[in-house]
Amino acid sequence: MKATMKDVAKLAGVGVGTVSRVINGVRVKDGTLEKVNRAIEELGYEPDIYARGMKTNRSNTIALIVPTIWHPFFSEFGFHVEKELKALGYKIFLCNSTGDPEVEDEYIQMIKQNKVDGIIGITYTDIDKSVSSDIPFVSIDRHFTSKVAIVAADSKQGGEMAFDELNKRGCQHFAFMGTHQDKESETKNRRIYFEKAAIAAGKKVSILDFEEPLVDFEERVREFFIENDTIDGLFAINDFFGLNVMRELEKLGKRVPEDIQIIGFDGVKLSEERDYLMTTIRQPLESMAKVAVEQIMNAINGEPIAYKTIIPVTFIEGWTTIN
Amino acid sequence: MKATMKDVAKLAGVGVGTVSRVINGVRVKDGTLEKVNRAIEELGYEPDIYARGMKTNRSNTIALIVPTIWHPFFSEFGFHVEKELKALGYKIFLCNSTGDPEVEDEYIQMIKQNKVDGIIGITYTDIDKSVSSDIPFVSIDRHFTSKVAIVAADSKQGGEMAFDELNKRGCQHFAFMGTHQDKESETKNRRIYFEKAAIAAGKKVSILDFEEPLVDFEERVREFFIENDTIDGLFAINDFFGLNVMRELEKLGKRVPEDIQIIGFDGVKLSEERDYLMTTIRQPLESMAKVAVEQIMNAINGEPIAYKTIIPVTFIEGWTTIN
DNA sequence: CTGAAAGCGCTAACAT
DNA sequence: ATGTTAGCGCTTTCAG
Repeated sequence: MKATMKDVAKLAGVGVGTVSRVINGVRVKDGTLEKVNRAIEELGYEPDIYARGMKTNRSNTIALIVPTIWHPFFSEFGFHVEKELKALGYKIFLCNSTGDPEVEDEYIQMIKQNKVDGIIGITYTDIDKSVSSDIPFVSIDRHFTSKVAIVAADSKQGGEMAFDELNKRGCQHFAFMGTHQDKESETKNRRIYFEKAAIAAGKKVSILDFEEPLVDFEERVREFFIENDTIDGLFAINDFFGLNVMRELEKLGKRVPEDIQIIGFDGVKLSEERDYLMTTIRQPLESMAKVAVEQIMNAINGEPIAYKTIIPVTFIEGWTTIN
Repeated sequence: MKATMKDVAKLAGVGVGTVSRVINGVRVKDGTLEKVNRAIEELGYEPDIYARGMKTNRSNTIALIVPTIWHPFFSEFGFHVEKELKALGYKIFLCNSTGDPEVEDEYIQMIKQNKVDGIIGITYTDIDKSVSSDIPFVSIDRHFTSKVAIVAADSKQGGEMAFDELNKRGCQHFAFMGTHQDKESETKNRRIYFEKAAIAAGKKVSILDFEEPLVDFEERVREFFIENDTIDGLFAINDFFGLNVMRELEKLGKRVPEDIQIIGFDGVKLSEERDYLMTTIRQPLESMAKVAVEQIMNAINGEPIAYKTIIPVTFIEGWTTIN
């Protein structure tokens, strides 16, 4: 039978209140402390988090909502979030929303029932409608109208940087390729500021921006490159997209980076110790995770939160650019 | 203020017991059911899982322990486990052990305190010592002396398959490269049965098996290939290891697959919709997740469990072999 | 500084 | 079939 607080109290010859104090680090007389600790040790007592949660209405749990943990971008982010949270004694309840609003709703329900203290979420559905505004929410990359905190990588800087680096490497005809959603997210700025920078520099820039979900990807990419045969500098909305485009380029007989240089976005890696997949603008996932955790803690503790935190990106040189 | 069961009972004009029955799907009179449901609706009542857990001593939570979710193998596995568990109404508490026994111990403590109903773990430390045998545990790949269930991919079949496929493609001098731990895990069989098959076929086979952690990787790999210049068929203990070896091979001026064909193990993908990285023996992660969840459920419900489940692997043809 | 006692919201056993 | 009631193990007043 598992030992309870009462058992400890009896063995130590003190009241349960005192045991509770010891567990929670409230000062008690040294002698008492020792007696209690000895009893705890002897009985192998472990506090019951559920009983505590019932009193305190806290769970020390944060829900992490991602479309799918089976994607290096999210799994790296999850890894960092988990690390930060663990250091603070928080547990993480993992939710793969699959981007499906229904699934998200189910999670929201679970979250409410489980006294989850806060949510860190990467989601592009109208989740804010379902999550009652009383549970702290930190959103990654996506803007919400309500007052949820957002943390994102600096897409403006990233877009400009992509242009600069390509330009610096002698490209003349620029292209942006990607997808977009109609939700207001930071992601959009990748294209916008890349394009702006190119125009400001008086360079030719062509755009192929897909609606989601993608249809006729291969065909449209081919057409695009045939129509714009002189493209020699490509900025892809993310690394995976860039990789997919490269596959088509290969079929078209174009060589990377000799004929066309490519910069991706995200800075995805297969795992901590492996290389980046291509030249890319890296999102500082570790910092983003840190800030997200910081903000969620602020919100939980009723401290003021930063409504929006934008974190600088970095340029990572890989094999898809020259030099 | 959040509505409680008492509120619902009062509004519906019934006793709390009845509300509890409705919540838990126990049959009540149709009229009563309707009254209660209406009250629940009206008050936006959500059951308090913590209060329930306190009575039932169950949390409907499974801990998933992996070295790091930031690795496509574990994140894919986690993805499938989460999916299965969610369908059963279970939550998942994610633990990145980083392979560090101390971290694992901390998690075990959290797990105990949080009434976690069971653990699914991929771990190579002596975790079984700390996890009191009363909490159901399903281990992936690793054997334990105690009676925890294990589920693993068929490494014997995989090893033999790797040989067969390489042999079929005309290789004459075979090699296995990898790492090993002294823990008793299925992984060992990858090498053992590959080697056996080669010997049985009267083929030359060379082995480079590193201790963990790896030291002098690059140097030793180079030496190995220089000493064994005729190797034309390589079986790598896993895909990442294979990729690393390939990098060295490139420096040595060997071409893959023209000079040397390579088969990996795991069948790691960057994400659901992307290709495998190389020719490989794929571990059926989805089935493994299914079985793991099945077994943990059996254990939780006191039903008999299969001590050991070995699941067949499949050969995936990629660009690192010919044909 | 510490003991006693009141509940947190729920389930389950017991009545009816 | 349903109302009533006794705790689950803890935190937190309230006294002392």
